[in-house]
Amino acid sequence: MDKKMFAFYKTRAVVVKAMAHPVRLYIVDELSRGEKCVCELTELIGMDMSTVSKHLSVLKNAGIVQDEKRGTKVFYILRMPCVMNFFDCVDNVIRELIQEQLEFIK
Amino acid sequence: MDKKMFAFYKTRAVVVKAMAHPVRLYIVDELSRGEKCVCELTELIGMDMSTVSKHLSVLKNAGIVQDEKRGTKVFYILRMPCVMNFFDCVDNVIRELIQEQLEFIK
DNA sequence: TTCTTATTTGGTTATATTGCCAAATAACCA
DNA sequence: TGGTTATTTGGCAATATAACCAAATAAGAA
Repeated sequence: MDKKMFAFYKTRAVVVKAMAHPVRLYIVDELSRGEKCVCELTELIGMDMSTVSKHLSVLKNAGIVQDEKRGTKVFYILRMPCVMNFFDCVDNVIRELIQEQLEFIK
Repeated sequence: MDKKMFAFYKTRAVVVKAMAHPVRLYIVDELSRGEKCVCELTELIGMDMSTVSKHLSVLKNAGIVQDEKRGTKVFYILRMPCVMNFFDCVDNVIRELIQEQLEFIK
């Protein structure tokens, strides 16, 4: 794998990594149902607002969400709804894993 | 977000995290073109075999690939080809990001 | 301007990840 | 059996991530 190729996969990894956290996956899921401000998400998640804000900036830097300031509030919007299709695949992976573990116990 | 919900997103995160690394993304891409043994992947990647082996075990534990021992070699097979569809989406995210950065420079 | 609300940023600590080396394991061959 | 090849495992050091708190910033209201 040469430098250029590694750089290419590294760029892809930035986007994938941005979603590789339970809180950020929850945020993406929540935003797929419509925009939400940081305060609403903080309430839903039940963590420090600074923590939620940092998770949002990871998603924003990866191009997955965008923000929009209105008054004192900042609303976040899912910019790339195509990521949602991926979750069906992820859930299939999980189902197969559980199936396999069941076979193993038998 | 209650305990159960967090556990659900944590499970999803295990699968996403398994792909959140340039080398593992490369492996998935490579395996989508057919099975390969650890030795072949090590040659292609140009890293220590133990490193490649560990990356493969992350993908295996997440249910994304499976392994098959034949003689002294271990072949890895992409078990969940649906993850490939996701890359089209990731590449779209990247394209939009670059577009945005271009606008910003202008 | 001062107060309040919403959000981000900086700093710190705890934990997780990554990559290498060396050693252990496993299967085949002579 | 002993040797060779392929792979995995354990351990270590370097780096990255995540969560909290406190402080800074930004916009609107009094």
